[in-house]
Amino acid sequence: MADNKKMVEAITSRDEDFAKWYTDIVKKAELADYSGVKGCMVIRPYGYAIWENMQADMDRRFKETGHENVYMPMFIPENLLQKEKDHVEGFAPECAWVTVGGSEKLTERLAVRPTSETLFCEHYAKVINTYRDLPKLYNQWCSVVRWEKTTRPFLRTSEFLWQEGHTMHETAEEAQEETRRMLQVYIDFYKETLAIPAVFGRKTEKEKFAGALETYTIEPMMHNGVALQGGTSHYFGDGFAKSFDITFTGRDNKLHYPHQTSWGTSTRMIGALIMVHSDDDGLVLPPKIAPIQLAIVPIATHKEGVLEKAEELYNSLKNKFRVKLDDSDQSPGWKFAQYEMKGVPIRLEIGPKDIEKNQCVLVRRDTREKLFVSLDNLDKTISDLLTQIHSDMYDRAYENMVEKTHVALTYDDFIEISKEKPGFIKAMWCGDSQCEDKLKDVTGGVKSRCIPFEEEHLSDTCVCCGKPAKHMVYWGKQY
RNA sequence: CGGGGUGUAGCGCAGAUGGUAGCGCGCCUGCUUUGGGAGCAGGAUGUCGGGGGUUCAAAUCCCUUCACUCCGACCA
Repeated sequence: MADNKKMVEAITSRDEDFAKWYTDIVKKAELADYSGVKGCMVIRPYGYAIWENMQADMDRRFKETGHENVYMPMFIPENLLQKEKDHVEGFAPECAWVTVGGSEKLTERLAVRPTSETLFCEHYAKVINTYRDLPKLYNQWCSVVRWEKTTRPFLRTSEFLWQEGHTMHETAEEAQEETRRMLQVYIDFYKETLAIPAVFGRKTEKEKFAGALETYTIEPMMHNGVALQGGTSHYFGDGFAKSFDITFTGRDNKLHYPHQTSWGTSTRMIGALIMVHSDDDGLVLPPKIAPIQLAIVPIATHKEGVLEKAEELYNSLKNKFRVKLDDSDQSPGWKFAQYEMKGVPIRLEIGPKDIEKNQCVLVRRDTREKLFVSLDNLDKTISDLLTQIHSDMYDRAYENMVEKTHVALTYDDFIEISKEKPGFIKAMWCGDSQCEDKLKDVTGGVKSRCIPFEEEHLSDTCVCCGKPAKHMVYWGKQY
């Protein structure tokens, strides 16, 4: 193995200090930087390119399921935000308010949107009149602001980029179906694009979104066993519709309230990418969203023919993959380290010895495996390798999740596992939020993650109170 | 919001009992190098976070303020 001393110095070891390791990756891979605005970050070109790739992939999935993009204002008048009681209680504490415009004090203060349910509702009240106007399937890409007390790059910042889908349906069934459909879109996206496995299911009453009847969630596990709420999909029933007086004339010629959903994911997913896949040498990116999928490093560029060959390879591959040819005068070793730090899935080395043999060297970022391959059919070789890398990354993350998922049958089990084994705990639950509170208190933060769609029957009684169990729940600490 | 930590060159840091700012990396120039963060020679870069005070003299002492960060609590 190579001498990695410098890199070990540069990045804190993951096992030594996970939090510091995380911020080191963010900085060294040039994903983001701190800004002069409290709690806000600068997303740098490399980080933003990852987000753009995520956006493109998700946006395609949204369009395929019939959704349209719109844009709503970033300001919400106070009276609008207050129309739905639970909603305002949930969000008012972390709102940023605009009270002055230019030099004039506003007569009504404006919240900078923490989420846009209320704005969508105001608009829907105007444009929905008949069942023929339904469903309305809107999505918005924007940023939102939540005045957080503690912030961390990508995981929790005062302003963050996200998408929020807001839909209206004729019937409760349709809306519930939409809620589940969009959760599935997220699950597929995590698996097929980010190579991240997750548990998913329904949130308990206590963990639901403010104003929702049901909240569904996808909960990937980070490498250290801590969960990250990776995306949520909410079913609102007709609660907001009633508060905002959204009605339509139905097929029965009577007035009805439409049924509503919303669903969202954010730049937090970039945090998940880091914490699920990356290692002590830097970022490891799944090929589908890597801004650079293949970095070509020519060796001994002063030797005749090397640079020409590298350019030839670049030109033959650039239309099939996101390729970077690095012909800068940095040393090869520097370039190797650089692209590893940035998580580029494959490095291609081409030097005089290779050219003689009509071959090149491919090095996998995820396993560091070195492959000597023929230049014939190189695009096929690379394409297959990228597919393999994705699938291996998923498998490793899946194994980590399985390894760090434990079953607790008794209260003592639960406490012991939560103290000694990081990860998810599967345990039965009576349905009472008091048990959730108690478990969280005694374990120092283990909360219910979700009730999976496919529950296992582990035992008959609640792991906390011993009363008859209603559900199997995944539990764990979260970011 | 509670408890800790840190602000000095682009980054990481050193600067005792006050004396007018330095190291490593990076950056620029040139030559030599090139299969795991290259070598030599030369060069540029600072309102010492801000404000106030003590002093002949403050990066250093005092007061005050701001920011960032880590660990909790709260939330996506």
